[in-house]
Amino acid sequence: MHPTLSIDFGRGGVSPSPTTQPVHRDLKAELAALDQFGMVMSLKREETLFLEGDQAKYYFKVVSGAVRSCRLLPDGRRHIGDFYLPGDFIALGQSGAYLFTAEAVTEVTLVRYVRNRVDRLIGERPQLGTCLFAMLSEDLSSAQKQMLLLGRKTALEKLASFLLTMADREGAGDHVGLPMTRADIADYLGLTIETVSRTLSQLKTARVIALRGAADIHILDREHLQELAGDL
Amino acid sequence: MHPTLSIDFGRGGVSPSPTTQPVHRDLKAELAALDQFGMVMSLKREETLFLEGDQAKYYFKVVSGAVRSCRLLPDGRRHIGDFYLPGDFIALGQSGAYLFTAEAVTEVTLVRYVRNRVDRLIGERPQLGTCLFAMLSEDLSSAQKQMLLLGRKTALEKLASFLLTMADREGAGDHVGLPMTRADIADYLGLTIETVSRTLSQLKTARVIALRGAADIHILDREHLQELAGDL
DNA sequence: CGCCGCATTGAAATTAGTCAATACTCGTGG
DNA sequence: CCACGAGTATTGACTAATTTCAATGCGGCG
Repeated sequence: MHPTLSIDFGRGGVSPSPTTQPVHRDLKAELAALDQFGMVMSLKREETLFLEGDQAKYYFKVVSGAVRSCRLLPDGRRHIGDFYLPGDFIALGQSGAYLFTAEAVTEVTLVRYVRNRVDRLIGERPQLGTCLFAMLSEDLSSAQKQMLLLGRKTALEKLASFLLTMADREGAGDHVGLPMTRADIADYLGLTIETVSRTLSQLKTARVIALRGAADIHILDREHLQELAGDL
Repeated sequence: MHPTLSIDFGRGGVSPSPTTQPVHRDLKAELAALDQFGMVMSLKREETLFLEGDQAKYYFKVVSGAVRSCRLLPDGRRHIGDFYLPGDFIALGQSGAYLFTAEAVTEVTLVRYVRNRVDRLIGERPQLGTCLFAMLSEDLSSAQKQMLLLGRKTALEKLASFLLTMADREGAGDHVGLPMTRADIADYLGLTIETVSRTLSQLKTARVIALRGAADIHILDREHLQELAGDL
């Protein structure tokens, strides 16, 4: 049942993204200790990993593909809390019931860890606890950045920030290969599909980005994009 | 220097608020262990507790009064991440530099803990680490709720949610004594002062709430308010 | 009693949303 | 290999919610 292969951490081990999650580099060894409990699994596009309210038995780590977390309002309005890319952990710190639904954005491979076992392991290796604590802090930090974005930024600023963040997380320089649809982006940024589309067109017209197909974006003028994003 | 008085936890020991922070009840004993490091301090209205980017040497706990956390965009737009009321901890999980500025909303009394010492104590008492981890999880959970609010709720839904949350946190039944100004509320909910004011007037006209002075609100029809808030 | 700051209310402007039509893309099958 | 079709994305015209700008009102404190 346990995978014999060693799962690599830190977004594939290639091109570090120092600004976003330094934790992954520094505490790689601690996280590796988790591997003994990891079980590899995969999901097809749009499949559900878990539902809000489910008993939170597992943590997950994304190996390849992308996952989204979402919450719904009674009338169907949806909000996406985050996208999880290779190297990211899902559902850290959720004891009891999961706080959101997690779904596969693309075909995705994950490692699944039994929460109980991880918690027990922390007892033996306090460093691991520190590491998870640090990752949870990162999550909180990015949630705070996202609140600023949602509460106070314009559509243009939201898209500019989003593209820069995605480029950074993918670690592929000025190329952004968006795994998610416009609807996903809209629900992540608190906009509509149409506004996302219009705003991207606007950035294209201004020659700040180039679109080679809806999911294949190149940042042409990063400086300008950063200016538009608004936050230092 | 150390206070000999025992600082009480859990929002003054009176009227628990079971929905918001169950942690405070369950792990009171663990938190009490922190007291030996606590130093009492106080701030006057509008004074700064710490600035975004400052070296994060301390954690804080609010004893009385209220604190807000905020972030600014270069052009001055402000977002308030959270309000901290008696019993709440500030800056948990912020290692290195503080991620936001913290300011006194009212005259406020706090207990200040040196981070290093707390971290060392966690080494001896792993339960305390678990407790802080749980509190951090709570923070993340409420941040996620707030993102849904900011991204997908209307002004009316935002205010309804806000009033219910504040009533719950204050634990004073259907009375809400708002310590902050309309500007603070606006920056917390991603609205303008005017929209906050108009929306409260609207709730007053609909006899869902009563305003006895701008800061003194009574919930007259809680059920209706919950309906307006939108989330279960 | 009279400020001064904060809150409320009104009218106009603006951003983003809604509704609707058209265009693209990619995967499938002729 | 090309044509088709379904789902997705783009674009346009119009509408609605919230912001902005501008007065006016209220209340606590000196």
